[in-house]
Amino acid sequence: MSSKPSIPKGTRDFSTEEMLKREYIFENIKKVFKLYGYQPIETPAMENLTTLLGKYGDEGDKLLFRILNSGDFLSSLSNDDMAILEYGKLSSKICEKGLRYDLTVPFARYVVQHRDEIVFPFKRYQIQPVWRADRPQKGRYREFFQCDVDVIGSDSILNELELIQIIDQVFESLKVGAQIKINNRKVLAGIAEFAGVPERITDITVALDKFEKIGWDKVKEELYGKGINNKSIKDIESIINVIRLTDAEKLIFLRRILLDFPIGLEGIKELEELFHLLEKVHINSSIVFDLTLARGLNYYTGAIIEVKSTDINIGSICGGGRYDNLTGIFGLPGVSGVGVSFGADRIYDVMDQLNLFEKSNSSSTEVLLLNFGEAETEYGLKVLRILRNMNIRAELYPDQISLKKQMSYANSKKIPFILMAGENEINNNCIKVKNMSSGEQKVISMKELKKFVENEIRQTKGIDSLPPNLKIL
RNA sequence: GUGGAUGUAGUUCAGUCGGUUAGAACGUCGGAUUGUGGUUCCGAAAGUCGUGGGUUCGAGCCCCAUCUUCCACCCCA
Repeated sequence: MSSKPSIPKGTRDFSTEEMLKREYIFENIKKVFKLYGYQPIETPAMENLTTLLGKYGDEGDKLLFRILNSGDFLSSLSNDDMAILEYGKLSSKICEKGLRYDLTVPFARYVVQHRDEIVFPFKRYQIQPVWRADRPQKGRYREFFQCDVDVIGSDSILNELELIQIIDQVFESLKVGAQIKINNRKVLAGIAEFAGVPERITDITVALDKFEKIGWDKVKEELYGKGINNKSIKDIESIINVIRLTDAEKLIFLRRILLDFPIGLEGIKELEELFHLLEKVHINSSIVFDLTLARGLNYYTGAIIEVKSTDINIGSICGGGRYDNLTGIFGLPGVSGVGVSFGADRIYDVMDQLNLFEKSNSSSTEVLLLNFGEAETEYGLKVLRILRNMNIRAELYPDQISLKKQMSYANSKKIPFILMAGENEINNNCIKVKNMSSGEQKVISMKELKKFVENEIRQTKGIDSLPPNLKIL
């Protein structure tokens, strides 16, 4: 007896219903990306490990899936190498490749590699799976899809504005309530300088990031535990107290506090400009300037953005920021980029829990033609062609079995209409139609079929699904 | 990576103190109805109790290991 087949921890199969819902999400996101002039690219699932290592911090390096070299991966090892018991060192000897951890770093690599073909500013979107060797939890998978949208080769804050508009429009089109949090790494750097410990910015931001969750006292403990002195902690506290103020007041306050710290001031300037621009456009989502927003990825240098669902607590559903020197690591300095990444799997979970999918699963068959046997099939195929030419999703039941079973197939697939063409109908050049939700059925002539489609089937479809270039025979 | 919970028909769950043949609902399949689904009625199939060891006369239940899922850290979409 063989054991049941299974898939690796943290990975999932997607059923047909799930895929329809997932595609709905991807389609909506893509539509918005294109609307703002972004174009798609794809990169390989695996990258050279040298491309990936060191880009996500120590923690990130641990979470990289490494791919064992093909063939006899031990043959190139010396006896000294064999004695290495530290996994990091050994794995770098026997693994040259790894699965990508996100889409931003491969994108930076892509930009550097194809710099001569690219027109800057380069606006690209990319929707592909990424892998992390994390311990799975709810809303946390080892394989999941990111939908990245980035613009590289432009310093303008207009790009930040555009990304926020995109975020807003994506979540509006999906009917997901979203709160957009904004901060700026330069402001955080300014705060670290103000506290007299500029080199501790990472520790400070990581601790501050937990402020909302664990409160100031615990954050203080963590800072203290990291070896940050009391005076610095006091300084940080004096700034963090501004969270009670409005966004505008926060900026005024910080501008005064950070007066002697050029980096911080620059961050304030960028935020002011962004908020000024945001006033000129219409945004549905709530936007907050959140001083405690840090984001772990250490390549961010300017704006940082994170989006949370206002209804379901599942961590961030979208996040990103500006990175000034990501391509520099690959040999192309001085190119700034900014982008965000939508977490399709978490957005799915949110929408699923809120039952936001009902309206969207209209992608399955709309008309089932019942199978009456070989003699009737020829007639049936003609009917199908007419329907499909009218852009109606139609199928013929492939086997000649009892009508009862064919209809219950339609029922379980939620097919709204059934057509029957048996001997009687064929002899009179007509067809019987049945509405599966009302149970109502009638015989119509073939000529009336077109009208039936227009009047009844179309009505059950949303306006959106009407094809732009409807071709009617 | 650290700590904790969980696993019983396809699904959601019962299963007493360790004691004979592990149950229910829903779903699935067949029939009532050979040109009519969704409702109704009748019937059936379905499980190596996650997996592998151990304790015991006897294990779904106790012990160990392992895997899965979930939760809290860490970190993150």
